[in-house]
Amino acid sequence: MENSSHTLPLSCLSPATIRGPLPLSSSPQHTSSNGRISLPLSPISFPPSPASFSPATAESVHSCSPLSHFTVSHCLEGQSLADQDDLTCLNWLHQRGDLLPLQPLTKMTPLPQQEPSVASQLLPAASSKPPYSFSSLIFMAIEDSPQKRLPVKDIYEWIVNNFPYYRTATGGWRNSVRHNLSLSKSFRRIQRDKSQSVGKGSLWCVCPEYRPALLEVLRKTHSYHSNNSNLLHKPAENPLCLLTPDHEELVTMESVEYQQEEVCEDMEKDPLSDSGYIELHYYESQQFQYLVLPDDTELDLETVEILQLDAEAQEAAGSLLDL
DNA sequence: CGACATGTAAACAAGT
DNA sequence: GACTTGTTTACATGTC
Repeated sequence: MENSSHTLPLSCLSPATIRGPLPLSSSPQHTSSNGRISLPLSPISFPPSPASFSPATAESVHSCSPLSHFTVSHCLEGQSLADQDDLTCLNWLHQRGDLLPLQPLTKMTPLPQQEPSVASQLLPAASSKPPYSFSSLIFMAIEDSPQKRLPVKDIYEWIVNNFPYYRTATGGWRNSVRHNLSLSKSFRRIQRDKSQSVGKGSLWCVCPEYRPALLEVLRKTHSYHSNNSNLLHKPAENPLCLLTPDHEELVTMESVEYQQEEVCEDMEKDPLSDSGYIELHYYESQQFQYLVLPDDTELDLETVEILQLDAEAQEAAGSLLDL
């Protein structure tokens, strides 16, 4: 088969953008002959499976609210490019699994589909308390909603669905969520549309002016736990780490023969290219995964850093796994 | 050491 | 009346 299944186009919208050199660290970096920049990126955490895709999710991405949104349209074996465009788009929560404590995964490991409840039963490790503050959890929940607003009940539900710890935690955390919503300036209460109102209570949204701060907290938490967690154990030592609460978003990546110029030939076909989206690609070469972005890429710092953190953490995990 | 952020518990009111 | 939602207060803990 062609290697399109390993050339995963990403789309990235970043109204708040930076120009110029990307803040790449010591990771191997390539600049191809066509002027595109590439940085190492492990595919471990994405793309998500079609099952995790919903039109509402795509809508949320295409009607992006301010700040960095990171969307992923993934190529799957046997799918046409047109299919890809209609496939999974996740916003910057692209890697919700990555917002969870990073879990090491063996490269190219097929991941079984399991109901979250089953996964949580199998995963005492995943049931440890998440490192994220309630503000971050609420932020993620709201950001992951199609309308960028949620009732308290749905915030609970999102947290429970994404963080198994809270499935079994006592009810006090709900109080904390409500306490946080009320107390934090980051969140704003919106009256429901009475005509369409189903259920009680208000909707909650993120105040745009506090989004950067919330994102920064999230990034720092993510960074800290990427670098300091005990997650870099071999799977053999910790088989449970093969699954994450969002493991269904993970895909198998087989090794491929890299053909350098093939990776970007479809860039112009990106239907989003005229709407502020930047198409990214990554490819696999030797032991590295490379994210390929156009030379004139406008990419906000948070997104780049998150990508880098993922790459570095997963690279480290991968190197340990190779031992 | 103090300020601040965060987590938790509790009380209470209002709405469903 | 039971439950949920939202607000507020109080206190403990950890970080800067």
